[in-house]
Amino acid sequence: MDDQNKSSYVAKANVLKALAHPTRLYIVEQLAAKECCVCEFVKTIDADFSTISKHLSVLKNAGIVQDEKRGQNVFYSLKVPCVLRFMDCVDIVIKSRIEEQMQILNS
Amino acid sequence: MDDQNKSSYVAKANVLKALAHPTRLYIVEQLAAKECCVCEFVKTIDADFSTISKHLSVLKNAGIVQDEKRGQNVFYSLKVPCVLRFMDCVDIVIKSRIEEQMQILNS
DNA sequence: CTATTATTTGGTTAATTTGCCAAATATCCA
DNA sequence: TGGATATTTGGCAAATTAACCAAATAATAG
Repeated sequence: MDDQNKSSYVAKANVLKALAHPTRLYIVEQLAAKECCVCEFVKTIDADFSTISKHLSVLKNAGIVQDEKRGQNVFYSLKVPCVLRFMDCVDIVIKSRIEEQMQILNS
Repeated sequence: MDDQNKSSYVAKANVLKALAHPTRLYIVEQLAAKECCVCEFVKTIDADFSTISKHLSVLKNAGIVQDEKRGQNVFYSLKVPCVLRFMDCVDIVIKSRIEEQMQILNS
């Protein structure tokens, strides 16, 4: 594998890494429905507001969300909606794992 | 967010975390084409074979790949092909990021 | 202008992940 | 059996990530 190839895998992994956190997944799912301001996440997520802000900035740096300041608030929205397709597949992975465990129990 | 919801996000994040590594992405892409034995990855990936084995076990524990021992070799194959759909979207994210940078340069 | 609210940034510590080495296991061949 | 090859496992050090607190910044209201 040459260097160019390698750095392309690093770039791809970084996008996935940005999504690979429970809080950030929650944020993305909320944004799938509608744009939200940080203040809304501060209400619904049980973590320090600085922590939430940092999660948002991880998603922004990865290019997954975008932000816009309006008045005192910063609104985030989904920039690349295709990330939602991930979720379906993740569900399939988890479901297949559960089915497997059921089979083990029943055998 | 209740506990059940929270642990569902943790489970989903774990699947994504398993994919969120350059070497593991490479492995998954190779497996998309055909099953491979560990020995093949040992040849093409520049890392200790124990490291490669551990990456494979991360993917296996996440339920993304499955393994089968045949003779001296262990063959891995993709268990949940839908993960390949991730790649397309990851490419879109990266492409959109690059286009944005171009716009900044041209403005 | 000052106080208040919303958000980001810097810094520190704790937890997690990664990668290598060495050792253990398993299979095959002579 | 004994040695070679393939793979996994355990353990440790280095690197990365996450969470919190405190402080900085920005916008608005009084």
